[in-house]
Amino acid sequence: MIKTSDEKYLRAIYHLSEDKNNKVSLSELAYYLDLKPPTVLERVHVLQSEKWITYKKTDGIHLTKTGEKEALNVVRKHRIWETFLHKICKFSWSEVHELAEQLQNVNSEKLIDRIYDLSGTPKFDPHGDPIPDKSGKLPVSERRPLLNSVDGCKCVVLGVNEDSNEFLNYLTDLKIGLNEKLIVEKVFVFDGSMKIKYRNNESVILSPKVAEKIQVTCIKPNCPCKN
Amino acid sequence: MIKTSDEKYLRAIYHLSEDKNNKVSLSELAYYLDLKPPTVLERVHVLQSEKWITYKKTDGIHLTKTGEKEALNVVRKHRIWETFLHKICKFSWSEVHELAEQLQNVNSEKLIDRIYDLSGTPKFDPHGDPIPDKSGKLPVSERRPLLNSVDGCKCVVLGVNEDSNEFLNYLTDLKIGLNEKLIVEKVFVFDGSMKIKYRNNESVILSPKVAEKIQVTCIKPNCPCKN
DNA sequence: TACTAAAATTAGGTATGCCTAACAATTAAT
DNA sequence: ATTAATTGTTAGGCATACCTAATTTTAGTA
Repeated sequence: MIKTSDEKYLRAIYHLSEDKNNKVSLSELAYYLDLKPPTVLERVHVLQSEKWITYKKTDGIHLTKTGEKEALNVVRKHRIWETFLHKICKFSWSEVHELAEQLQNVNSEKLIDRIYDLSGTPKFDPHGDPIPDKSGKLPVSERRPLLNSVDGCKCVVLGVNEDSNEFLNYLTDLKIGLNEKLIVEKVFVFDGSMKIKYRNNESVILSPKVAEKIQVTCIKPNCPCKN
Repeated sequence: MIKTSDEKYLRAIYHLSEDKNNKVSLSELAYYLDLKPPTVLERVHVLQSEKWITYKKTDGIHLTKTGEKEALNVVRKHRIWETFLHKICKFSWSEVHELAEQLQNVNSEKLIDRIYDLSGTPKFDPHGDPIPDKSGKLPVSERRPLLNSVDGCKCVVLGVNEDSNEFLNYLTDLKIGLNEKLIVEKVFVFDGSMKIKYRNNESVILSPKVAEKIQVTCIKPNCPCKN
């Protein structure tokens, strides 16, 4: 059985190796976890001795098969809590993450199952990220960055690529949330910023930096947007 | 602000001083928390220095005003989680306690509020114990031990006086649960045991020891049962 | 290649939360 | 009132999860 205190390590390693396919360094991990390298090194040795990860200075940190499965299970718990908090408890998008962090430590598969059912057995969490099933399989979606839209595209927000409070609060202010329908009125070619229409004909101009981080999927079939 | 790790102490002290009105000894507390006296002594010193409790060898442990308020808040959190787990997540009566123990550590008043609303703003938890309001006030109920019933009394189960798994499982086996309606067919005077009719005319004989620990309230007005 | 910057490691330290064993004080029982 | 049992206290230790400072290793660059 895995220790609660190991779970955040596995989740962190999972996320880091997802992004930068595979090579996770000690200091990266330390930075991500907001801990100092010696602390992390110590734990990494333990995790290695427990066969959750492999680690060689030159090669970085990798999840083993077992480790990845365990990590996916933690990810599952985390995302189910996030979904529950957002959909059922009506927490805003930006409040959800920190709370889920705490709740994910609660140790009861049965509870997760119930919470999952209560939330309507979703395939994606409120950020639009896929929820692994119990065996660790991830559902696939058609998500792509809003940035890749063409003029006139009608799409729906599936999630975001960044978790910082600054970003999430910005979206909350604009009232761009999960499942929000957006119409791309115009893409300005010179810098890629775009005018978006949404809600009751409100509109806003989003910078390419923002548009890159909003994940959407087209509503109309055969929409010509790039993936 | 109180530390999570202190909360279980305050809740324990609250429960112990509730039962035995007031004098809580070190070893009692240690036993209750399943810790050794030196461990508890250490923490008691800290809690005292933080003004949550007073402690003198001769006088035992007492909650201060602030301590009691904090304890009631922990009790509130705990009972709200228990209610949620039972009513909404369909956990059995006996599973609820341990999980609530873990969940009560999650630090978000807002979450408690939401969970409370989801559970239907109950005044009593699934054991029938009162849920303090935010200011620490306890609702009152007419609960009394089943043992005090007279022949023919029709009553409803509000809760129990004991938390041991043995006891809770026993009740679960009998299918005597919260809100179960019971008819007291006959009280046997020689030892106080009683024949109970419930559900679809099932009946069972309960020992006085058990009947003492089941908390009920009469359904018919002006029922002559003792309180 | 030699040098420097970055990353990893080692050594040693702190706080927390628990423990056992030994001793002291209090309470209860003969 | 003395003894025995219970309760409380002290001292010292262990594991965990962090830290800083100093050193070594690796990797990138002039």
